[in-house]
Amino acid sequence: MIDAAGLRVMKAIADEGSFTAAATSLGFTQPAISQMVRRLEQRTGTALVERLGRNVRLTEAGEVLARHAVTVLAALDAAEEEVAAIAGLRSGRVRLMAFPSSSASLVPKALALLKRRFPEVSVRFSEGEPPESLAALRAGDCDLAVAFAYEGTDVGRGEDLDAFVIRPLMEDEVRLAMPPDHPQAGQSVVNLADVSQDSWIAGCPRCRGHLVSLAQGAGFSPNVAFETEDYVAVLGLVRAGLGVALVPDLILEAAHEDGIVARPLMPPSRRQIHAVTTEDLQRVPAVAATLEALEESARSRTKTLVRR
Amino acid sequence: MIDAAGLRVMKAIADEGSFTAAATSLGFTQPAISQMVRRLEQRTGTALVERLGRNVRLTEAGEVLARHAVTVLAALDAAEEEVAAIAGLRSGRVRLMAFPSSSASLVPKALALLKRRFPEVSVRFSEGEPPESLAALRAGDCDLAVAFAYEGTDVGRGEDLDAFVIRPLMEDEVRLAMPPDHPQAGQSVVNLADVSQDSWIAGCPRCRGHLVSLAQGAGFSPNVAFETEDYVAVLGLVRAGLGVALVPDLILEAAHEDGIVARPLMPPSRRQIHAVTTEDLQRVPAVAATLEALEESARSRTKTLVRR
DNA sequence: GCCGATCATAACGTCCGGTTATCGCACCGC
DNA sequence: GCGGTGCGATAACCGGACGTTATGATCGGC
Repeated sequence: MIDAAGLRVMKAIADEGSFTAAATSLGFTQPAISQMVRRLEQRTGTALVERLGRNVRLTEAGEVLARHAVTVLAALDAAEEEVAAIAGLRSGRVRLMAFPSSSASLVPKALALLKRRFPEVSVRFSEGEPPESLAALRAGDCDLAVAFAYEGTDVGRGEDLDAFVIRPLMEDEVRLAMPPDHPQAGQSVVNLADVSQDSWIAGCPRCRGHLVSLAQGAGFSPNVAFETEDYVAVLGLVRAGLGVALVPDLILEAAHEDGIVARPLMPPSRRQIHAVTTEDLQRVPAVAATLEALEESARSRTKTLVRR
Repeated sequence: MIDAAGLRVMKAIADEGSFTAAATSLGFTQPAISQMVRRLEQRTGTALVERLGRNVRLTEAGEVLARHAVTVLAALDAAEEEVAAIAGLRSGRVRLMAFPSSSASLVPKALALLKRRFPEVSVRFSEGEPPESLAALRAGDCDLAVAFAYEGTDVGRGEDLDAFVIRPLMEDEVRLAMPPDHPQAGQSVVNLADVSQDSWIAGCPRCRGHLVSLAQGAGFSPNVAFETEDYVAVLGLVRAGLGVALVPDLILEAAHEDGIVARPLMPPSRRQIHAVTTEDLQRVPAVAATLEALEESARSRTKTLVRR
């Protein structure tokens, strides 16, 4: 029945003292004010202004509206400013979920970039392997996921991925990690068949799956001596000479490489790293900005890789 | 940019959990909500809802709007309720100004009526002779004036009375007041010429003007021995035998009449009592109600008069 | 695998709320 | 007094916001 525009008009009249002045102060023409007041008067059923000669003055009811206008307009402005801050990246929040090995360098670099550009945007970051992160995305508990897929597979297996927006970030080459005294340590590239008899250290379940699948391609079934989700432990075990392992470049870059030799495979194997979100969340500025920061972080890292 | 309707929609979505439910809760159809949200999203420049399968959930910005909606809508409701109370006579104020002799019975009776009907309406009452009350009305310091005019004259002399709304309330007959032992006390009506030699007690300036004018019509110039604004004093002086006076019925009714004889004049003289307000103020419910109460009070008093 | 529920979209109508143009009128200065 | 100036009211008009109905696309459950 009564709306913010009406209140704004009443307040302008109260402040300016005349319809004409109120009109110019609001950027309207005078008849607009005249009509607005008339509408308000017939809606409320009482006179709101008193025409005294050529001036107008508010009646009691008019004063009431003008008084409340301050409250309402302030609240409206506050709301508007708050969403404008979110839209303008002067505020806002993004919930990011990334798989563990990405948190070593890709994600921190991206978050540093984001923080530098938009210091007020707050990030809630948690780790999670692709299945969990996609589930969180679907459940609305997460805005943006960093996930990976080994070449030839999809990010979410079994998930209907067309509900998501998937942006490729970078490729991560998988290498064979071994102790320096390993027979293959001297080669520049390693053929998997040449290490078919070694003991293996396996990483996360999906990584183990990948290892098995690659080995199968090379005609053997790997002898997995140790299994751990923790890649620092994987490297430690390799360093201690307990076996060899397939380790993505991303991990090697972040960890100590002393006592480890890592060589590309022949044929090469890579995993694709993606940022995943939804159509809607992509339109949330903080999410878009984070996505962009991730892409930049990925690009800059690619250069580093090339330099290596 | 952002208005109450938008906030209402966001709040409904937050409360109901779906567009459809929000629509029915607001009495709209579902597409109306869809479009409203879309408009809001493109105005604010950020996603406000997240479509998850068949349900929707608010984004951070959406939550912000829904949260502020409570404040804004409450303030709007409060404003609306407050003017509705004024319009519905559950609140409000009327500033009444009446000439002194009306405050004896006409006005009190009207105010009692008003109070009985609309106990919450507050009345600010002050006394003032017509010139002042009309000036107050014009200055916006008063909403309703009770004024009088002797027959053949206007309420405001020199005032542009078409700026006002003038409603006749009642006629007030002017009588000659004299002590019981006065030679004319035995007559049922008195001819002014018969008291041309008496000493006169005059009331307010306008009343004195009326006396002079009436006497002039009867061919004499009155010998005014005393002059006072206070009609109680006038009657006292008459009672004490210091002269005769022209006294309106309204006064006689309110004062002690002991020791006084009051007789109609021949030809009769009356003053007209009016309620005066402005076009705008007439549309203020409290003013209209007071006006009506005055009219009823006047009507009931006329009956009393007739009975006398 | 179909069905029901939900949101999106298209096409459309209406009315709100602005505009321009003009009038009426109060005040003011000659 | 009498015209000019400024303000509010009114009329006519117009566009867009914001509803509607009808229909399509999808998700999720039985």
